[in-house]
Amino acid sequence: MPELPETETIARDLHAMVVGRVIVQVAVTRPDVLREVTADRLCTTLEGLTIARVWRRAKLIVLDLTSAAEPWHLVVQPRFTGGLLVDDGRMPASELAYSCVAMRLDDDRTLHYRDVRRLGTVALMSAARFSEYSCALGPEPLDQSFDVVAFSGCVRSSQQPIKAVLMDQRRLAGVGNIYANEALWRAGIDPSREASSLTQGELQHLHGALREVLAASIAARGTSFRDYRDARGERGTFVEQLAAYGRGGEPCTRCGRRLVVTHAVDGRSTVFCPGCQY
DNA sequence: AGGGGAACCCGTACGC
DNA sequence: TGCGTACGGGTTCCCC
Repeated sequence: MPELPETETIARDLHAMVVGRVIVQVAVTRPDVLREVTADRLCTTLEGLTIARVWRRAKLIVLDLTSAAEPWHLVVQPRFTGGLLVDDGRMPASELAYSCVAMRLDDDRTLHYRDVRRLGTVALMSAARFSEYSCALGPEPLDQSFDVVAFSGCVRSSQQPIKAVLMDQRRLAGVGNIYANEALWRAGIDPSREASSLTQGELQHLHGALREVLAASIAARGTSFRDYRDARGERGTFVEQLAAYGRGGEPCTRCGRRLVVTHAVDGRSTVFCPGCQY
């Protein structure tokens, strides 16, 4: 569930909590979440590394890890139920039960990757591998350089529905089902429209709507729909400001028509207003 | 090349 | 009540 705003919230909080700490011991209890590394190699590599920075790229939480030798990136992809939580000794056993990777820090706290359904992943990447991986992802929609020209370049060549294009991580990083639905509602654009059919004016509206909804959600610490919790274990409040997602059957707050839910656009739950999105 | 579909995983909801 | 099953959801990988 965590998309760009939720991942950004986790990364910012976590940075403040653990920057400068050294990983002293690592235990992998659920090795099936690991990618690109074995449990043994993850443990031996991480031990002794300093957490230099925690930040976000797309929907990934990236821990920059440094030592006298080679730098590493621990790349966490929470998917639906994954999250990074810091245990200062008071974490309840019910939470610890879902810990997949536990990293003890030099102040005796433990940084857990916790994941109930374990569709999320934890990968260890060299600087070169991370660069290759990151380069395959599209641009960050909140970057200053991401203007309407850059946005148009990402979407206009595709014959896919505009909603699917917004969610395609190779074209645009960090946008998932919630914010694709919200941005299209705000811009008054039908999610099923072929991307290449959007006019210059529509692209301008959508570019603005997308950036606004992402920024507003970050300000509200993200959307907690079912499972998402931030690094402090708390919910985000942006769900109150959602106009489309999760509101199928309710009247549109702009025109009063009932919002429609369909799976016909991209196989995902799409919510839109037949009265004012076209 | 780009697109479609399966696999990954388990709590929750629902049917019998 | 208890068991079985369908479902969801983003990304990756395989195949066409």
